[in-house]
Amino acid sequence: MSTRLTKMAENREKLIASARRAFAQQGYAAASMDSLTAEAGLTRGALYHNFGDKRGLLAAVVDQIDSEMAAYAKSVGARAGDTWLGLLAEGAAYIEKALDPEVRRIVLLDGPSVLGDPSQWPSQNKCLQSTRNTIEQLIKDGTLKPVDPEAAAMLLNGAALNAALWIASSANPQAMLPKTLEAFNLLASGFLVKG
Amino acid sequence: MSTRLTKMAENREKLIASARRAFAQQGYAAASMDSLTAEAGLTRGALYHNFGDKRGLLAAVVDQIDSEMAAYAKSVGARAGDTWLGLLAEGAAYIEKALDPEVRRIVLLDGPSVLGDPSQWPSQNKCLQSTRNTIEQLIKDGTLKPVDPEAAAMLLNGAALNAALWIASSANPQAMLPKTLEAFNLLASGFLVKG
DNA sequence: CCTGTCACATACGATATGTATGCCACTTGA
DNA sequence: TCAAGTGGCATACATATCGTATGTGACAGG
Repeated sequence: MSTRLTKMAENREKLIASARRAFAQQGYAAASMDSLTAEAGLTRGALYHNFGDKRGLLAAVVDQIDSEMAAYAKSVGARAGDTWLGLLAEGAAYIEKALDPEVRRIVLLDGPSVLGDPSQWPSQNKCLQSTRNTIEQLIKDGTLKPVDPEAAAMLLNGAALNAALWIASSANPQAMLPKTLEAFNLLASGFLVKG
Repeated sequence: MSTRLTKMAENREKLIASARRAFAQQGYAAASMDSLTAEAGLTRGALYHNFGDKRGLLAAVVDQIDSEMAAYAKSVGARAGDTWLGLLAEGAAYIEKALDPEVRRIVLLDGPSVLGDPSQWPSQNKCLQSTRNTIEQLIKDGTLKPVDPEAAAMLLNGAALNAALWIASSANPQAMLPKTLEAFNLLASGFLVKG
């Protein structure tokens, strides 16, 4: 086994893990790269060599978190037999996952500011494509009205992520979650052929 | 007339205007306060005296832009005789206004990162309250299903603002706008008692 | 006319990012 | 096995920005 490459991969993982903690707790701007790397037992030299700059590091962290969210949402959606219910379940899963402070801070707040519009990220784009495919299938089924699949997927995803931000900063998140999910399902049902 | 206070107000406006340009063109993080204030014919001394810190300046800028958006949306909504159509028109107005690069960069991207969840901002809160009132009225009318008004208002606003980001970064914004508006209206109609 | 206050300017210190350079371990080829 | 070279990472430096602490000049009030 090539010791060289595996050690590099390990260091990359260490840096990403350390950055994930730091970005979540202090925010992207306030997180110091010296502290980051020191906590990982490395220096900024390793960081710049692996990720180019601070933005690159954030991109790697966002990609990791986003992939985890997408995988979870997909698994939840697949568990619901019905395709339409699966779409709703995916939305609900996204909302619940985004209630994690780490996700909110890194993916929803700092991510767009530093990396630009989320719909252009590779990870989110993958998720949007998946939702889009589901919607296209439901339109062919005759379940949904002939709406633009891309726009519909984007609206659902955007509403879900935004909802998580709102719930988390509300006075009583536990109470708001079910109400919000109900409203979200109602909203999505606007695409249905028959209410 | 008190020359003292009016001059201070003028300087505040000059700084906000200068910051608005700088934040829009370079982003919040990259915008230098020295350049900002120099362009306004002042120094950072004035800035810190008036706004406390860089965040305070951004808050003032965001509040100004947000107020302009809310006023425009409200006027558009009022012009539509029907309350329900007014709600849709307000949403459309928000989407269109958010297509302005200045709004996107400052309010949608940097704002949340620096100031936190938008639904907690005084300006956005005002807008949410307005939408919430409209929705409550429509529920009493029997036009809308008995959904939680706060959650519904938040979902509509979030979807609209997110849609603007998406449209702007799409390959052909002019073509995406009508499709998105159609999908948005369909989505909102999920709250209607009868489709 | 004199004095005090206040809005703003100036000077300073701390800290963070990005780059350029150097070093050492590991890989590679004979 | 050994020697040369590559490259991953550490170190040192230059630059720039924020926030604070202090100074100053003009306007307001008596």
